[in-house]
Amino acid sequence: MKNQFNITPEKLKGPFNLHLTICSGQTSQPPWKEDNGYFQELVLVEGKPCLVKIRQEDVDLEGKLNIIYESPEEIHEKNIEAKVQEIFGLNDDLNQLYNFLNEDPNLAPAIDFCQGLRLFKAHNPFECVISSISSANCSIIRWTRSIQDIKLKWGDAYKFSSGKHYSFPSPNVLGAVPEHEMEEIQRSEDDLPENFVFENNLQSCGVGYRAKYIIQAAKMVQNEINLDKLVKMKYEKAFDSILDIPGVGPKVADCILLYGFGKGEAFPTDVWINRIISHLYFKGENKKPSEVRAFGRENFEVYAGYVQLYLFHYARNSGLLNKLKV
DNA sequence: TTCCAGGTAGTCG
DNA sequence: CGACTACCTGGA
Repeated sequence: MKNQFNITPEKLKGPFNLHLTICSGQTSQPPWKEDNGYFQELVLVEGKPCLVKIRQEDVDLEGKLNIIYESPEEIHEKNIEAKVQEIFGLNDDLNQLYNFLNEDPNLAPAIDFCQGLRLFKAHNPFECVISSISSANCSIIRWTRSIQDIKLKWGDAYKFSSGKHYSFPSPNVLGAVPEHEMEEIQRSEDDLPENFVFENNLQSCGVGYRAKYIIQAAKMVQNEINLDKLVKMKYEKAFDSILDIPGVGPKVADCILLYGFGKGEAFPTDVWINRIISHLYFKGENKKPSEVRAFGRENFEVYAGYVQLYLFHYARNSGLLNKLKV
């Protein structure tokens, strides 16, 4: 089946900038691939593979969204629309957010730099767990490449009119993958050609020492951690339980809760947010990440996730970030 | 070529 | 608990 629908701007509360939302480097998933004016990604809807292509007519935020979808199976269009709304934060009330930001002189300047920027939620919570672990102590460009690589090597391939697309592997598949080249060689048959290249192992995806965390995390999600239950848990309880996953500390946990489970009160505190908050609210006095996280949660409450997103984007584009480099 | 960024885990007091 | 360091890789 292949069809399309539109979402008009009147349906949204406040502005929306599709390009900005996808390309602002948020830590939930790699940006969707751009092709022919559309951003596209293979997404599961009703548990069925669905290629979703989305485009915003006119970049001035007034244009409607056009969504084309394609699937080998029958899917209710309503569910595809709901998925798109969820992924791009289209149900978030940005007018309300801007009212909140305007009350704080430190936050108000961010609005102009971030018009229409929304939280880019993960379409696959397990992928979000793994990409958040991969992102720790790592550049955006590197973990993004790693996630693409993992999909290519172990995801399921689906053919569409525009070509092949790969899903993110399930926890049981990823949990059974060789950690590094050594393990792959040990597991392989011994009648391989002399020059055989061993690259079906996690470390060959550029994840470095995080490979063992990723495999253990996959096994935990398969056996003892129920992601569906996490969504329904209160923020604090969910935070504590995912800290048990190897490779997940406070920052990664907050990324998972914010982007993977829609907990808007999470305040992921990386070095940049730490510096920005220290600069804006503590006269540059170097605060500890745990203090900054607590400060963000107390002061920004349900908007904490958005404040983090807006502050980082604002700092990067206003030149503040460069000033804060040591 | 070496140096460095970037969160977490592990160790030591 | 706090302070400190090793970890892997790619880019400067």
